[in-house]
Amino acid sequence: MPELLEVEQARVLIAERAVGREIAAVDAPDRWYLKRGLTPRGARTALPGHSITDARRRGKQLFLDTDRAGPVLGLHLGMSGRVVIDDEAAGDPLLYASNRDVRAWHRFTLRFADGGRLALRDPRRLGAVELDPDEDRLGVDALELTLPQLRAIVTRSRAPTKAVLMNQARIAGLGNLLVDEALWRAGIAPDRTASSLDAAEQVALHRSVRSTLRTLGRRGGSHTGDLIAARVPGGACPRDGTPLVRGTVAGRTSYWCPRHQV
DNA sequence: GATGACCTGTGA
DNA sequence: TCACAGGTCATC
Repeated sequence: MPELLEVEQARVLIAERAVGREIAAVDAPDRWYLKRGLTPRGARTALPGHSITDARRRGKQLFLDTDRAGPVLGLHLGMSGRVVIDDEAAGDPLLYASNRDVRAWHRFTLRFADGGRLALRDPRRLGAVELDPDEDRLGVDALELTLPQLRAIVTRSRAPTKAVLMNQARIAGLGNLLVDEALWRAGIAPDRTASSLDAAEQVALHRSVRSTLRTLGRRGGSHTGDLIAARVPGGACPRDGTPLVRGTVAGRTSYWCPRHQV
């Protein structure tokens, strides 16, 4: 699923509905889903008895703080993950992923002392759960990205601009759809070498990242961009009607306008 | 850095 | 049956 906007929706849901509740038990039926040495037994040992005190996010990574010196619970939604609290999901509908609620897709569940629960539902199992994640492996959150930061990042990379924007160690939170939308808004082709952007293009890109996050956030998610409807083979640029180009950049399917994105 | 691997569901 | 999917990681 989920790029920054959907993860933020999940964070808000957790903040509103799970913070302050005490964890009574943990269901971790999928050992493969637990990362960095975490085991089902380890999760059952570390979490029950603690209450959730805060829900934080950096890029696409969620951090749930717990009280009384409990661990930080790291949740990642992968490609198809959703946070479900008391059977209510955040961030729907999800494109390219099933929105059905199948109990077998609940890869990790916190059962609260009050009888409710928080589950991570993930058909494709590409998400992850870990304890005390390293928060510094991620770069600046895309919502906080300043122009000087963006300038420094693009200047020293000869990778395609799209690859730089998607590199979570540099800028955290942007995924395939948001990046295509931001590049389209900025008039920059995804395969442009990042270091080749001039000062005006750097400004345009910074603005477009901000406007993309703000606008699509208001509309309800990464799938609400102007480019999304045209994101099909044979689609036309919503701005000038030019047939879009479809290609692979930075290993991901990309769409862009060959006329106004240069 | 580009590529393939990871895993599973959906729709043509 | 095949191609494809809003992510990340190891490997060449």
